[in-house]
Amino acid sequence: MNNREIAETFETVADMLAIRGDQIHRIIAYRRAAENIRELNRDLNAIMAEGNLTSIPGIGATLAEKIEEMLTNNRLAFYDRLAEQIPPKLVEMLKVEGLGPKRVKQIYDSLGITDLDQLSKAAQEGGLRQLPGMGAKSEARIIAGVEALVRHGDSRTPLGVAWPVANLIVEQLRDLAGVERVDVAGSLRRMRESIGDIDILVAADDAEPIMEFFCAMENVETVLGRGPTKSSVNLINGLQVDLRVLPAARWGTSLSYFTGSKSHNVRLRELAIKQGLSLNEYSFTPQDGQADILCATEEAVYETLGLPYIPPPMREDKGEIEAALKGELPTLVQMEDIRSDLHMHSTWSDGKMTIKEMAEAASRRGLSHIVIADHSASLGIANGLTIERLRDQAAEIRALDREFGPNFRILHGTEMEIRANGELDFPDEILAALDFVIASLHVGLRQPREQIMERLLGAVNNPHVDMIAHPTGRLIPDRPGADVEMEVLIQRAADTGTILEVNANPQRLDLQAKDVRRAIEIGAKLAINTDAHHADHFQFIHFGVATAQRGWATAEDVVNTWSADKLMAFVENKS
DNA sequence: TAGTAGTGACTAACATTTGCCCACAAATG
Repeated sequence: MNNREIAETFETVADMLAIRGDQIHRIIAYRRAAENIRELNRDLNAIMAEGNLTSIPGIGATLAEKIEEMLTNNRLAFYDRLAEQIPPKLVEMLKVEGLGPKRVKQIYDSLGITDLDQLSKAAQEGGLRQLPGMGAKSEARIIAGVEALVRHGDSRTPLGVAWPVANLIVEQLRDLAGVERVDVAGSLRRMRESIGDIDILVAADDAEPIMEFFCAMENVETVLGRGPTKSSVNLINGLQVDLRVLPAARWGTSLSYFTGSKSHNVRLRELAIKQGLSLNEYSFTPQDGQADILCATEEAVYETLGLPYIPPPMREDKGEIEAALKGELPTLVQMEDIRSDLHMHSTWSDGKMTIKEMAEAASRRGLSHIVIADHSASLGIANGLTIERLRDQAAEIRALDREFGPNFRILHGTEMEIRANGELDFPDEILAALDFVIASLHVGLRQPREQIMERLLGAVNNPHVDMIAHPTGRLIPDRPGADVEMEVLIQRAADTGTILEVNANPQRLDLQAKDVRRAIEIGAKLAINTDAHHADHFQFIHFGVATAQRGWATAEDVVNTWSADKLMAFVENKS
């Protein structure tokens, strides 16, 4: 079994334990283990070989033994035993909106129902209302819940899809009378690569008309709930949107609460308790009966806890609280720090605009230099450049560069194919003439790990290759990406001075945040690029910056914050 | 179950809203 399968097994075990009614801490332990394994940059086999499994956070002797069992036997006896009591299919039922572990257990124990089909049928026949606490309305909810699950699945929505939907709603709410502030919260504000639902927070004294408008928006399919401060709806496209309305004087505590993450919130509330305060979305409440402390800003919330402000992309309880307590929070790279885009295409290959049009658009956005990096010959589908066309392109770029003057530089690069057999598309003497050489994988992504790594490391080890673009080649949510041994790639990139890209296209976000963080720890340099095929794509940059921020990147870590001269000096140094 | 303290025992995840049935489960971050 691989890392992903082992994490999934632990996750299922946690769900099964929850249905069985086990102690909450045991369940949490399995969930934590699953999450930490998902975040791992290394293969569990390698860690086991070093005898270091318990060095993974949340893995103690017991779980280490279970991981070892799965790695060697491809199965887990504990899981099999548990499955005799709690059929693993029951876990599917937890995904039905309105069903939790207690109800699932009750339905299984009393009716013997083990899957969604039986559940839906029993609900339709009125067989669930005999259970205590269940009635006709619960049955209807369950029928709708199963239907929604079958129709839309339980998949999360890519950031790039949710972002415009959320902003459209925000714009509409902003125009309503009595609305003082509107903001996106939740995982969307933290800029996770995929989101479960859209959370929107409104500051207003009178919530009622806002709820009224929200639940009646034209793209609302069903209203899941509507109360005085909180409403939830499902949109026609299957996305769930939650709205909370609170007074502006409580904006800081409510935005902090609604932004999360859940585990970050729990940590904040624990810190509050240690200081004799109870923290909720409305205020801090001193336990000794003194007056509530209201926070109009998030800064005030963190200040009350004795912490510096923690930016939303970091709020995942991945060490940011500890760093804040020690005063060691990094200063994250910001949009304003970005001076260049080192990966874009033109009509020379599969881009939709000419080099000049791309350059003009980039210049208008305030960039100081760009790299034109069209595809190379073997990517025929993208009209990749032969050596001859590359030379012709060089002439055009040099002329345009002169035309734009000293304040905006157009550098000549390539996005060179790393072929399936590991060969590079251009020989060294051609690469030597280019300003910036990008190498990337587009074909043979399903090769075994050894082959993928041989190809990637071959490129990294070439002294002319300056950057690896979208290192895994994943596409969210369709394609998982190549089986890259990230630890090895990052280490070699750091050793050779090869830049790793954080591709800002929301379908890619590759490197992903956890790999960004590891790259920074190891000391590899990063570039945030849009991979634009049209000037409209330049706006993707903020997704890339957010991903870098989620990986704790500072301006120092990101070469796009450098001048063209500093960048050129850096790549010339590679050997 | 992990982590810690210390070799067997203890502690550890907060605080709320809503729906639906009549006290609680589920869902939200």
